[in-house]
Amino acid sequence: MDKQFDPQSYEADWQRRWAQAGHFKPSPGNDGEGEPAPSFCIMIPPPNITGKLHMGHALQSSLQDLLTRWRRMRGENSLWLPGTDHAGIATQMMVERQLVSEGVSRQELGREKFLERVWSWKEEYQGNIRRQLDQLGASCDWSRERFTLDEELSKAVRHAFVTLYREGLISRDDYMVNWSPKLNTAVSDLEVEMRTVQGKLYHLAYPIEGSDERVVVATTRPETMLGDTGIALHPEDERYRHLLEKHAILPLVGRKLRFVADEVVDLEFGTGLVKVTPAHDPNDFEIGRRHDLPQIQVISPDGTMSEAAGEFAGLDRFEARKQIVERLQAEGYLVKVEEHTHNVGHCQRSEVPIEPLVSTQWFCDVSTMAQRALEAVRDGELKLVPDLWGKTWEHWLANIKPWCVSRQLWWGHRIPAWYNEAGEFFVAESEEEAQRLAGTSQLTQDADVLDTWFSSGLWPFSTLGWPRDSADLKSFYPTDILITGYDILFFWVARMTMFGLHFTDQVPFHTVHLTQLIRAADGQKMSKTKGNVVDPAVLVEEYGADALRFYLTSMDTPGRDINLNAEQLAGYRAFGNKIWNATRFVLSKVGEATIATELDAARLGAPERWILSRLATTADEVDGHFKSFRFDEACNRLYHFFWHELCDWYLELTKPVFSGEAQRPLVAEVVLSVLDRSLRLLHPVMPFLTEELWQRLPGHASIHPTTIMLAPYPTAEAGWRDAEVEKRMGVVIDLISRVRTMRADLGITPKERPRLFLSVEEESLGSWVEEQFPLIRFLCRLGDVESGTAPAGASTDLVSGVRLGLFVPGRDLAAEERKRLEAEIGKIEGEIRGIHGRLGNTAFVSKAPEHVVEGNRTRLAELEKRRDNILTGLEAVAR
RNA sequence: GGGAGGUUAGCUCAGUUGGUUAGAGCACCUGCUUUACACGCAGGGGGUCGCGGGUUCGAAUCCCACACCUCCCA
Repeated sequence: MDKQFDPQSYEADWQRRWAQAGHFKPSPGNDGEGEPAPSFCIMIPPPNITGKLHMGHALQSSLQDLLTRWRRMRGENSLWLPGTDHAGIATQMMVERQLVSEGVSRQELGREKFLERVWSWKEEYQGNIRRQLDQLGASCDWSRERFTLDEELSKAVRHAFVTLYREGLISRDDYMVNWSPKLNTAVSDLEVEMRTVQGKLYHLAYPIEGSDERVVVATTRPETMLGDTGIALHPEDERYRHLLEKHAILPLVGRKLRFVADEVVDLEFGTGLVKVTPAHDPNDFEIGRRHDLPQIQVISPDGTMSEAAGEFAGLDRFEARKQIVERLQAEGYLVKVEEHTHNVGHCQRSEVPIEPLVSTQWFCDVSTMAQRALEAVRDGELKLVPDLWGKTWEHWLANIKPWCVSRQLWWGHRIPAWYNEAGEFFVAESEEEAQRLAGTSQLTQDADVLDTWFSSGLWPFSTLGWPRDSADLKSFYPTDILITGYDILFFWVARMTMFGLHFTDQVPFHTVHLTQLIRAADGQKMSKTKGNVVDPAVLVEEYGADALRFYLTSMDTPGRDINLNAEQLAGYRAFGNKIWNATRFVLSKVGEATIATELDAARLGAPERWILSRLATTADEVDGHFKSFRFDEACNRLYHFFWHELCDWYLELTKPVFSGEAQRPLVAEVVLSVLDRSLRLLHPVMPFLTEELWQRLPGHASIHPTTIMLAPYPTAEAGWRDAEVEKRMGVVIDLISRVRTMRADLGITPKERPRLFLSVEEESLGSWVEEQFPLIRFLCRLGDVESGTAPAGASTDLVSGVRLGLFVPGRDLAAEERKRLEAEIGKIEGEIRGIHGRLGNTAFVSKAPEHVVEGNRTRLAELEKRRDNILTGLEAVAR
């Protein structure tokens, strides 16, 4: 074995071999004996087909793989189903951009040709996601890979749409939608991003018909005034009540405007009067509906002024604003202009300001489903982890509005509605069915497609064959756990939950683990425009997939975004190297020994019993952390166990045995067995390295014939936990540490071999410590360890009830250490005063729990003893 | 305007129901060719737990107010 590990030399190789051996596929469910294994299923949050995995995906994939591998090793029939999303707007934009560079528009190309282009684009990029997941070691079952536009999934989409339509939950309506003039499509509320904009508030004067009076209204969008059809006031506003009888005259246009009283008007804002443009503002739309005001659309879907804008027709909406303001000013209607900071909805994808427009769209009434989704979380049927997301969930679902599901795009699931020549429509799962319903074959399908999230909402069951009653659906649905970023809680998680409950009557998963965002090192959000995006593939090349996985997993703490930190990442690569070298050491020492499938702790020496006890404890704790989604804690535990318990202590404790300086039974078997189980414990986090090393352990085939992937996940073995041996080894460890500190403080070089004198008050412990003398001698690099009191000149201390004296002939160590010991006494006395204070306080003694008071007493006794011991030593020096 | 989260060592972060001396990794300092590993070993220094109140025998932890940062919703 090489002195340093090289992840690149084996990672890709293992991924290929595992896949070829079919280890990623769930088994049919049982091995012919007994009950079929319970099944476990995770659906991948499908990435955009033409996209690349980002750091967030790397984190989520690491966790999904961790859980899948863990459950698989526990013997469960585990499926992690991979796939991709057609991502309507994003993909269409990409292809359109490419067309632009060729000087063609999508309209020029035509729908059919354009879609061919998108499909070939898809074919080209198709493999990216898989390659990246492979690189990370993802154990997805690629034989079940799905794409949202697959025929089977498209059928599911049509079925869902038609079902909802027939239930009266989907309808075609004229309604105000968020329109993106850049993309030329409606977008949902969620796709609108509010941005704070430094704008202006224009105060406009509207004359009152048949009087000299003028009223002043304020607007941030003067260009919409051309479409005003009313003026609203608050019903209780005494200032304007008299106007309700009258009409205002719209400047520049001359239209008569009705005054209406409506409660939504804010008495405090501006003049308390609001111009009403029902065709261009969501609030005005509602006011207009309530008071039956006409809608006049003065801005076209492409963002230019419409014919209704008269002389301004054809101008861009922002140019029109300029000219209209100029005209208003020239004609004396502009009262004042104020600087005004306000929030403007922007199209998330194209970043242009949203234009609220009234248009004919398909809407889905989700109110009932939302209520069910809300209750599912309330009564724990669906668990959000961390649970702080419950409130956000509640708030959003309680205030949900109809979902606009149609998009004026070409790439996506075409809406399954067909129109006859009279313009009547027929919703059906196929054109044939529509023809039957319509009684004619002269039908045209709706030109629009569905919102991408409509198909994503069906993902947990459409991928398993729904609406067919498939075997996979029976085995794996509802799925177990969903792992995704909190940023798509509403876009996706809520919609899957709503659809899952509606169509399958079950939550699509019982737990959702929401991961935090991964940011750049300086805490900035990663974005292409900032150019600070880190590609996981680059990190894999530099640090190895296992180190990246371990790092990301250990950073998955609740409620905090992750700032990418390369130094920590390097630390986990070092951990990989540590594991590699520990294995190298073990393999070089164990001779003919093999992994023991069973070990009787009673027959073993203290260090062996100790490490087995620590291993059992670790297995137990890791299990607990995995179950509670504290993957960070699991990682910390594994890291600490392997490095600081196994390597720093146990492996060192085997050295005197391997070099013949000490004798204990079965050390080689134990060290191999501990390493075997450690690698298995680590496997879900570091699959490649653990497999690579485990394969080299003699006797591994007795655990599993082919792969660590399918070897049982270690659990705390009965009889290995041993509190007494942990306590006693703890004394030895404290002792060794203390002696090492003394050596360092006194500047005793590693070559020097001082003598150590130990005396233990407690008799049973005394003989036990005595048995460990060879170990103490070895690990402290001592000349000799003896029972008894050290000669004068020794540096002394008291550790865990053991009096120790370090002695070098000819040196007065006690004197040399005087200063440090005096400082030590100062510290000890400070603490003693603190405890005295507590114990002297009757309130503390009477109110604090017994074990806390007792703890203080024990601690006090220890400290006083230690202090007295040091004082005695100092006095000896003084004499 | 409403809501959520954050603020702990130089950096990145843990800290479970309030309880002895607040932890880890990295960085830093000292020593080390101790034959698995310098991606290492041994030892060490370093924190008024954002600020101010309160509850309590006892607060990083619970309550109130404030400050700053991030995000979500309107």
